[in-house]
Amino acid sequence: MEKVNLKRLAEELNLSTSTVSRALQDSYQIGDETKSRVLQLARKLNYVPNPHASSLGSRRSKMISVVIPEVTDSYFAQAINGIEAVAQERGYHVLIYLTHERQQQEQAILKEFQGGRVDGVIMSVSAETTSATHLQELLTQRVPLILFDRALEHVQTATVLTDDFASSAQATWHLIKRGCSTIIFLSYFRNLSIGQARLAGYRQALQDSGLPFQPELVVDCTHSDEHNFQLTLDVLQKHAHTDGIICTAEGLTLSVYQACHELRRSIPADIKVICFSNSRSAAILNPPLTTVVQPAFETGQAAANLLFKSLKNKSAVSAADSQVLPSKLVVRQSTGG
Amino acid sequence: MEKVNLKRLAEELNLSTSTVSRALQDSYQIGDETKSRVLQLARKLNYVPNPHASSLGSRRSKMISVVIPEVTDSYFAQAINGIEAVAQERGYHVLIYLTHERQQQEQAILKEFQGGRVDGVIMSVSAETTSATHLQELLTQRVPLILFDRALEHVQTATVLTDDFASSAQATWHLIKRGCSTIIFLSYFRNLSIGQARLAGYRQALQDSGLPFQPELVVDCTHSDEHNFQLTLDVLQKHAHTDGIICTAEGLTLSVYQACHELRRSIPADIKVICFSNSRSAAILNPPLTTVVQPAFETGQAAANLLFKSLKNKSAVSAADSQVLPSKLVVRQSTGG
DNA sequence: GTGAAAGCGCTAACAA
DNA sequence: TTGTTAGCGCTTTCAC
Repeated sequence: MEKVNLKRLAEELNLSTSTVSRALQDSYQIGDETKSRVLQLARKLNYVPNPHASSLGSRRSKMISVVIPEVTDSYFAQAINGIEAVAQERGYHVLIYLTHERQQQEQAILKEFQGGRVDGVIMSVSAETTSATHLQELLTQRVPLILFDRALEHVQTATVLTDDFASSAQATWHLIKRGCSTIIFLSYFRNLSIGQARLAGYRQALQDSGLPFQPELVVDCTHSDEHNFQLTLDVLQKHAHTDGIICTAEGLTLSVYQACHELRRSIPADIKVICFSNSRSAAILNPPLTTVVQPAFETGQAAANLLFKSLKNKSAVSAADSQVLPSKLVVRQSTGG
Repeated sequence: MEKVNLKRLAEELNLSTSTVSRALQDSYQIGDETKSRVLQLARKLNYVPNPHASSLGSRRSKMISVVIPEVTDSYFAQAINGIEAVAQERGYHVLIYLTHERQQQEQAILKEFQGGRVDGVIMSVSAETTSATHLQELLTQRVPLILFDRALEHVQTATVLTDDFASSAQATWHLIKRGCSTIIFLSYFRNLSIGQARLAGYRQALQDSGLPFQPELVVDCTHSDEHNFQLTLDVLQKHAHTDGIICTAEGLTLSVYQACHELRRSIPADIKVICFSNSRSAAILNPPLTTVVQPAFETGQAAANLLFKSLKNKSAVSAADSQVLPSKLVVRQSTGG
């Protein structure tokens, strides 16, 4: 069984390869009859085009990449779904890269994209990332880049974020209204603007309600569960009056619940807890967890749409196209119901 | 700034493109001095190879694909981590495709791989899949394929599974020993061997313990939460004596907990619940959930290793290389602690 | 140890 | 509407 490629199709049909190529792309230049002859034979011979040749020839890979810190996180998994839905519709393929929250990985990954591997990149920056030069370089090479959820300042491109400041303030207010006055803030990525925005929202709410801001209550967590658990234990022990916790990353939930449990601090009687989390199981935790739910799927969709818009127009993505989608607070018993 | 490619490097170094190409591949044929000159210039000019040209020329894409039903599931997310870890190490790139449990999608996706897009495929079959012809076709085209977790019978390739029969039997026994005698079995993919194995394990345990097998207690769930919730409610209401539930998919946990809650059936006092789940939050559910935890990361690793072994040897993957990794039962309070 | 040259399979001007 | 003809950038046999 000889391999079937464009040439083979062209020969069997007594057409040129370019005609066949165009017919398969449904080009307006080709007559209907020819098109259907081509399509028919292609189907009959089970022709599948070689994407590498196509990418090389056209300088468009029909692939986009998604660069994220991790995939075992409801938010990112849901965002992938949103991106994939759009990509699928447009006939694009999705390469996924995990940085595991490491800047170095991120740099290495982006570097590769300079070779034309993908037509565009959708990315959420690692918690560790401080420099933006690898992003800048990509943009210099005219590779469209959309940032979502975790952006980096001073990068001239579009972002799709959620209203971090407002939702963090809202979360804080929620605790305050429930009677909390000593609120621990578990921070996850303080170097990123998202981390700063959430912290700022927290501070603003404290200030607006006349509560003091106590820096010792802000804890920088890491990517290690073990470590975060310990950190949480420590801060809870040091501040016996703690009556509220805001946890800015889904992955910290387990540590927080376990730390409270270990210290026999009852949620919500002793301590009220609220987490930024997209996990569906929040509703059945013990106690059910009050969450700030981010629009993950929609953010993925929006990011992908922005990217495809740029690909279509062959124009650089503009920071002016950036979007902010609202998160929502879902109140459950961990804050008193 | 002119674009930098092999030719450009070759010109600047007064070498042929083939020499440069080999030098960059660290070929043994090239002298050390030449190599270092090439590498140095490549670095200086920030050379990034074009992967499409490379794939086309070498007929190896250095990409593998992972085809899974969904990504918002701890098991699959963790499996991706395992695969990615191995791929990364070997310098391979990972394309992710989601079937959303639809056979038709799965077929369309696999079809594309016949064009040489990827060097190999790692896949977990959709719940809906009944036919294996799309897999067979891929194998016919000599594209290595490894199946994990959810395999299809009669496909001549390697699989990496867990001991579904045994772990399901163990789970059932666990409930029986805790005093359950009317145990609902929430099935998720009865057409797949994994579903059959789990069901068989359940039946075996019932039989060994002298309990009757009641077909009405086996419920075929779907991919709709709403629907599954309703199904669970229904079966619980119809069988008021129910005192145990085995839930064979992580995604069903929420429905089960909510259904029990809605019907005021206390877990574990009235009903004991056990789920196949890799979710980390099992430990902090209300009540903490007894789980059958599958070796997700390890399965991903093993599948990837098998694939790379086959790629290295340019040999077809043999069903004889299949592996079975053990799951483990983690007992928590949902079954009485 | 290095080079010449022929592809890989498809796309896209430019012609006709 | 269709064909001709150059590539796209890299790999790889075969020669030297």
